[in-house]
Amino acid sequence: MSPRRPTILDVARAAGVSKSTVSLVVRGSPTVREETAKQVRAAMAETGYVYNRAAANLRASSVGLIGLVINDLRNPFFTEFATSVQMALSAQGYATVISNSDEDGALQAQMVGSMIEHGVSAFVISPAYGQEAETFEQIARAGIPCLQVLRQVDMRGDLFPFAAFDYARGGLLATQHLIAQQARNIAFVGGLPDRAVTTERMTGYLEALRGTGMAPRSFPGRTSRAFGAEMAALLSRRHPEIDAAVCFNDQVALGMLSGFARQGRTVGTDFRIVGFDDIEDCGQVWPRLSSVACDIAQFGRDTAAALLDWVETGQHPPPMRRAPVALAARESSLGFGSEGKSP
Amino acid sequence: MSPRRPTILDVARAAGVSKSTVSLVVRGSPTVREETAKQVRAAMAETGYVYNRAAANLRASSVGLIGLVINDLRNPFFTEFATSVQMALSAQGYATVISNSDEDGALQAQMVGSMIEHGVSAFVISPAYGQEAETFEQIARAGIPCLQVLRQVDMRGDLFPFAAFDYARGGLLATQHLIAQQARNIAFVGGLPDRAVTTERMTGYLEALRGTGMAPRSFPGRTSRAFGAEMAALLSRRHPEIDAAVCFNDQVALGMLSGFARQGRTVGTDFRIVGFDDIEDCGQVWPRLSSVACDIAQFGRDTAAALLDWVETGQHPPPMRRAPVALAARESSLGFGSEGKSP
DNA sequence: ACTCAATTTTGGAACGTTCCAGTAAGCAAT
DNA sequence: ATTGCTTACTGGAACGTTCCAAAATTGAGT
Repeated sequence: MSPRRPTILDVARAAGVSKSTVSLVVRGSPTVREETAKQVRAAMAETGYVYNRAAANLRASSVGLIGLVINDLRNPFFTEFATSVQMALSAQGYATVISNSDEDGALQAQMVGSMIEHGVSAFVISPAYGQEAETFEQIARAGIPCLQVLRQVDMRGDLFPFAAFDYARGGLLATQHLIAQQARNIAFVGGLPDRAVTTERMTGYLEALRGTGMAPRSFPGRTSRAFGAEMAALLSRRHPEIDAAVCFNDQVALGMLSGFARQGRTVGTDFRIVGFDDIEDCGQVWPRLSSVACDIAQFGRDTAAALLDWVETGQHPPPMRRAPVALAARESSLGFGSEGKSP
Repeated sequence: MSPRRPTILDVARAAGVSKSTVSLVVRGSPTVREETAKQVRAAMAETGYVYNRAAANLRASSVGLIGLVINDLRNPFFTEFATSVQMALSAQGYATVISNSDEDGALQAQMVGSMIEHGVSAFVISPAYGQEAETFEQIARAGIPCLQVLRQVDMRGDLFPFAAFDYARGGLLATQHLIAQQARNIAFVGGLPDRAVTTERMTGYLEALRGTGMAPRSFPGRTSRAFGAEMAALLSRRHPEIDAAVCFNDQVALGMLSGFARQGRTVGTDFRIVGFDDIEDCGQVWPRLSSVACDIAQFGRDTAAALLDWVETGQHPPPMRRAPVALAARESSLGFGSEGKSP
């Protein structure tokens, strides 16, 4: 099938120039005369040349490959993020190796190892819990730039910059909104206990409650739809006085929504719910789900830009500002009279 | 930061053997004596050696990198597939470069080009429509194995093997089930018109209808939730006689579900719906959505296995059998009296 | 001790680029 | 004509592996 792929040398011969010139043309150097470049490009087309990055890397040691490790790629929030990062990197000529660690720390460490071998120039990691030490040590040892996003794991010295949304403010906005909607007894539902992501969101929730005379009611646990559905059943049965919930994320909130639907309770009037992340589904279900909007696509683009800056300049980036969040209020908290978005 | 990464040569020196021996150890060759291997491994640990795949590739020309190009990575069905393939490949020591073409043929061609440069050993593509010619020609020209999955684009000679589920049978099962549930007027809703994926599903629908005296009613269009919601409104308003729908996919079906919920109509009694793909959400909404179950995780693993077989043996694989589908009947078609799965 | 085969190890030549220190060509000012 | 300066091109040496043919070692059978 293959009579040997043509190399830069074959192209050079066909174009009547040296291999170095071809190399310059390939990389779009401005120092080569346009006329020459044109000939070279013609020769490339004629010979059916394809650039061999492996060889280029070997010499130049920079692969144009970025590693993206995500703890749960099935969650639409992370999918959206991964997609956005991948597309932004792709636009800059970088390819993205994506891995789903599936919340398995050991798997994560293994994948990171494999990516290092492949010579990725940088990492973006939304880490799984467990095995953090090994994972991050490998990266640090190899001296590869790495951005930790969305989730932070406990580390003795924060080796790597961390970027995320302003989770505390999100919790605050959601809770204040429910208070404004006359909710008298607001629970916080879902999220893995004792994780920074959970406690931050809860901090905002507690802050909003302070001084209102309402007692906080936290029900941490998991982060899935199934958990949300279970909690809807549990709250109805055991805590009928609770009339609103700030959920850890949209998965939990959507789960609660269908849990209540199953019981015949109407969310938006009987019970008010606000989710977190504002994934696309929020606007597609009925009642539509209010949520703390995180512009994850923009966040992905920013992440990609910051990372490439680091890779290309070699400058460790400044600590990043928490990305802003906003409340998207919909029927699940407003009821069915009015519509719209509050600040 | 980097006082030069240690190479195979440094390891060889530290272990007191030749570089060739180290190379053999790295690749786990059985021809090297265990005692020697042990020394070499110790030396590797001591020097902090990391394998440089770029160099290995250059010489051996095989990168251990598989390209996965998906038309819509935000759709959970495809996410699940991508995840499954990636994890299966990862278990075999291959890394996966994932790209989302976002239904953009030009983007797809560009991404495929970039992956070829990166030296991927094979492709798995669920193609976007448009630019097929360029995309597949590039791959054919480079002589890279490629599996086309889930969707097929029109090609003069089917250059690449195609694997998918038995869509026609899925359409048949769904429609027969609705007939058994006493539906009298069944529509087929969603799917891009004139695409093989759509027409196959519709073929099964038409076949089930044949001889029942029911007239087929097709409403192709798009594949999104938003489209499903629109259609729920449209059907209620303009075609009140229709009392059931086979949907192109679960996205459309879930959209219809919330569209009807918004109108206050009860799906499962007033109107019966069956989706297609059986994504996780089907069991998480209320009423739970009946769907044609495609074991996408298994399909992903099979795809990975077939592809690796092709890559490693060099044997063009036999044409693949359509993967089986089954009906998962839930409240959206059964109503609320009974529960369970029919064959 | 000696032969022969099997096992284990080895040094040098690739692989296809980029980098670097040039050479050659062109042109303006002396 | 010579000099200097810029612009356009070039040939050889790297990069870190794997491949290969051959060398060294081992060990069993005489």
